[in-house]
Amino acid sequence: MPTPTLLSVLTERGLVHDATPGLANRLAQGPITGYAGFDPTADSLHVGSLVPVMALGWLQRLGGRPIPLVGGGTGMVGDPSGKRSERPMLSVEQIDANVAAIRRQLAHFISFEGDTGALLVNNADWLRPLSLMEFLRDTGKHFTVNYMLQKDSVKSRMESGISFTEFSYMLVQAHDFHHLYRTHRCELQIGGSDQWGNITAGIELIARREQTQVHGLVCPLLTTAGGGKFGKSEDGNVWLDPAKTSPYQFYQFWVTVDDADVHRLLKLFTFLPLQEIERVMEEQSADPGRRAAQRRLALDLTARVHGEETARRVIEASAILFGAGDLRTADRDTLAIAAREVKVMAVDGASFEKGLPLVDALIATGLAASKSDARRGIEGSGYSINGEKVNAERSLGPQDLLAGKYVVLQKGKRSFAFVVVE
RNA sequence: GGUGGGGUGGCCGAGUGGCUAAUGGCAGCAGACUGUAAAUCUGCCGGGCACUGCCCUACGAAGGUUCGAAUCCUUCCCCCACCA
Repeated sequence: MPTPTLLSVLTERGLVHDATPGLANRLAQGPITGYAGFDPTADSLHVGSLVPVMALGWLQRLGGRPIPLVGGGTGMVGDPSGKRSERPMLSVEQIDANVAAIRRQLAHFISFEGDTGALLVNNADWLRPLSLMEFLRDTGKHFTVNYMLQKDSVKSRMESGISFTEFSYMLVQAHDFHHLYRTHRCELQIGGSDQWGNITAGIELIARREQTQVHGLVCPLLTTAGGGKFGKSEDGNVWLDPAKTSPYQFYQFWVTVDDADVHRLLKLFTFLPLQEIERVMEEQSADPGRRAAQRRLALDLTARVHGEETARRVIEASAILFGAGDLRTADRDTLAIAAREVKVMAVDGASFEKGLPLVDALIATGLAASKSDARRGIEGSGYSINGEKVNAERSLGPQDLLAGKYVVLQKGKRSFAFVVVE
């Protein structure tokens, strides 16, 4: 049995949507250096951008060198593949700060140490000084417009119109690949399946300029079993940055994934051996209600991104909030643990005595967007106080306190917030 | 450049003078069922408030006609189809 190659591992994991034919042979020769691009317009990765990160992670685990590339240069251009929203132009300082933040997050998935340590590059470093004439001569010359028009990303826009800038995007990306080939002997580009056209353009460029065959691999675009977008929660993207998505919310995102998705997600987003995943799935099908698979997935990712300690904390808080026990009988310490992980509104004892309108508390804790929203929610019996449904508007007072200090507010089944009297 | 068609709420898509904050579907939120699942059924779903009601904003943009306009007129912008 030959050692597993990157391609076979990624295929088993469901991380391969397509790959260039020569890749398998090349991988049989030994480990490879590969890159994948990330958007530096935010100071954090989100779970949607994790797919190529996982692919780079496997590449490194199998002996290769990963190169995460942030698109500080291309970010200003706008890729016509997929969405066509204009990208904001960021300052150099902003991009640098974002790159540093993203690097810290990547470090949880790939190592920056050692012989095959990851190398973080920013294409702004070589794209910004690049002159137009140089670009046209070295890159533009190798492509015919006919070739470019064949690409789906362009073809699909021929009717509705495409700017020259976006039309040129694939050449810029090809230029990146070539640059990384020259400077780091990078022979593989990994991306989302919408990147196929751009990746093959780069392969084409390198073939012409270097007479060398390099390779491409694209991952599937993630959707939920229901066909929805993956990685979005109620409040938008699920970020890795704890300031944007709290570790508790992050954990909850994974623990609530559909049964239909969880097997696929375990393979996609953990480095657990397949054997182990199968074992978890057996447990899951034996008693789906216990959500063993979701818990495993959530634990693995939360611990990886936020650390073991934090993971333990949010699991404990989740157990308190969603456990079988009645919150009303919980002791002060237990409530304090849960209160640390969810949105809290602090009030002083004196003003609480006078009564705190529920509606105001819901707004302050983010459980409602406005008074109207809060009232609509109350009418639809969407809120609970200390686990008991609220049927009409009212004020909170000392009689609502648990352990003399807390009021647990709840929207629906899974959104919690606390009022803490100090 | 010519002719014809079109731009409606997060998306799709009805509506051609008042009963229209605008049918319907999707997405979203909530309720029932359950397992913090799926499916199903039910309610909400432009926004705000002093909420049996009131006030803003809205049908590409700006003006106009009218007691009253998403609906009619004028100009402008954008898209699509066919022709050149």
